[in-house]
Amino acid sequence: MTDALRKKRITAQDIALRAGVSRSAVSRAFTDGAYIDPDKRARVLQAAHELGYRPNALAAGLKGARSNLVAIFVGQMPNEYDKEVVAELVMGLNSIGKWPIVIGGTETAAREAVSNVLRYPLEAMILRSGSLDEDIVNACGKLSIPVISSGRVLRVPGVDNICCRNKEGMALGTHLLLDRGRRRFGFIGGPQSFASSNARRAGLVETLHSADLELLAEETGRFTVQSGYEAAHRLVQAVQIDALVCANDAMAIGALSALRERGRVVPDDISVIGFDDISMAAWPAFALTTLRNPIEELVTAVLGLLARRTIAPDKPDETIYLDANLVLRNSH
Amino acid sequence: MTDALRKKRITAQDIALRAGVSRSAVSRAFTDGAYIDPDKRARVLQAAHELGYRPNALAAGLKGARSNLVAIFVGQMPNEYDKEVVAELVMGLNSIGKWPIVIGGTETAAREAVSNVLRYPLEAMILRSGSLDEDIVNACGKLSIPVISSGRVLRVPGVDNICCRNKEGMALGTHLLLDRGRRRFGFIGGPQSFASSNARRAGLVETLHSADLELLAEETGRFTVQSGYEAAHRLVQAVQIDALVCANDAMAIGALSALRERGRVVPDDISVIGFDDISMAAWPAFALTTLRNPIEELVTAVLGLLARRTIAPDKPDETIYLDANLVLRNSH
DNA sequence: TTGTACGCGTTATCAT
DNA sequence: ATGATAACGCGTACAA
Repeated sequence: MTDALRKKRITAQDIALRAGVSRSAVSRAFTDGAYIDPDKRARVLQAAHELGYRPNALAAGLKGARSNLVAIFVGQMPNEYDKEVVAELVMGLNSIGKWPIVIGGTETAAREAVSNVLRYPLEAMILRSGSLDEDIVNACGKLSIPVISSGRVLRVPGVDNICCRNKEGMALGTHLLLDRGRRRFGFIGGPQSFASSNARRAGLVETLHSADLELLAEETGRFTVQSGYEAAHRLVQAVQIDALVCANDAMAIGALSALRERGRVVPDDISVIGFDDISMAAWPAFALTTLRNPIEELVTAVLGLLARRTIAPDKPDETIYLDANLVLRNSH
Repeated sequence: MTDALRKKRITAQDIALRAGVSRSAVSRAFTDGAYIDPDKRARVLQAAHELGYRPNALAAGLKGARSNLVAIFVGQMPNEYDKEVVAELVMGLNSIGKWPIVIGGTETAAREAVSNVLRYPLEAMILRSGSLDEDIVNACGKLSIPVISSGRVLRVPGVDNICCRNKEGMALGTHLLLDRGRRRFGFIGGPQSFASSNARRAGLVETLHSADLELLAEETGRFTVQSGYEAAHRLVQAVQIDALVCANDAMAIGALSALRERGRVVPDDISVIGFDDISMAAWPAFALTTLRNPIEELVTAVLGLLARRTIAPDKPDETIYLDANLVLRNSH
């Protein structure tokens, strides 16, 4: 009924008719390196152009060709860094002719979404998420869909990983503050369940220990600006510190506002550093010194893994580690 | 060769074998309301679960079912607002079982990407962009793919539009500043080619005229924080103003920093308003008074248009206008 | 170089 | 309620 109304898509058959050739010829006209008379190919392409025809990728995919479909699972895209990562991933995948299907949303909604998107013969599932990872990996495993996890290392056979050297990065930042003469450190972390936050904290604490120092105070936020703002207020109220290390930039940005409200001058009275180097960290209002969680390298790594996994579906898992570099601005 | 290595996906045939039923029965087990013995359905679903089978959406799509694939074209996702819109669109589409294929990138890359993605039988193309719109609309028209343009009204037959009442919104903001006693207005706009910037400027200028006032100075930015920062520096240097109206929040945020550097106190000395209400506008560092360019309503409208267009592919075009509401914070 | 014929995995139709 | 069979649109092996 509705299908009767919907205009049917132009098919190769229509073009064949129009151009006065066989249907195979139409297919060949669209296949690079196929044996076909150049004139005939031109006629076909002309007809195709007039009717607005393009080969139906679904039908082609059925036969066994690449589907070129890749899913990106991002949970709720809660923080700015994830949004930036997704944007770059999308553009990177586009540039190599892959089509990213983006999936986000709340836990329950996303669970069903993932289950349903697996009806498509995906070439890969790119994970940028948290709690649902296990279920997704299992389901993808059964369907032989390669999984690439970014930002969190999943020790599952067949899963490739890309991860930032969080601990080493934060150690770098801590050394910077120590060199500058800071001795009284506070930390604002993310939820305990996030491995990245724990690793960053470890980088801080271990570096402090090696300098015979202890962390004087810490608070937990939710990786958001608001939570960093609140945590910083609580933290500064409790203890006198001269260095505030945050598990990500968003919380550091919130902390900057809290410190300002309390009359603490950054960087004269107190140093603040974050992690990620989101675009807002460079805004004039913040000029946040931070550790760059390199998005371009992340995307390059994902594309590389995708390519290698495509060539050799049964290749051993890889885990790629990315260096976090110090970005010096005006908050340290 | 590589195809030989790739494990084949489980098919309905495999499940039929395993469950000892016909292939048709497998299909029916996955079709709501199909005539099938409940026990048999249970057996089939059990077998499917064990083998990790799900119906292949490509094959189903071939037969004429909905593809559930929707493309979102976003250009380069340059500003924060667009990123937020895309994130919400993605989640909205997910929630109704649609799969958004996101396309971004530079002009030339995107042109080819769009052309290629049209090989898929898309249910709709959602535009969030600028310059390529015409080409895309033409190509989609030939393929009978509905186009929904958001943020920019395309007067093309068959294209549905959703647009914010930019002029009226900015008039609202201008009235607020007039009521507060501001009389010396400056404006930072976006590139001339953006209709939204022009409409917002018109809302400002016309409201000023109705109060027998003129715009004292204006500068052009690129909708970015940095460009707003620079524009504000230039503008404030040139003319003494007590109200700075910006075509979007990002530029307003940049302007806030410039004003601070010049010792102008917001909102005591000078008022600043933006447009969009991006999430950063609410950050404690800015507390920007602005006009909300309503994303939730935008998404709802897109989903509604999509649904109506699906039911009636030949329905008349619609153009939906969304109100921009004033969000009062501390910069006015 | 060309056309014919087959298969991809599914759903819809048709008898049964 | 069920199973066989015919599409769906494409790429390609094969025969010409």
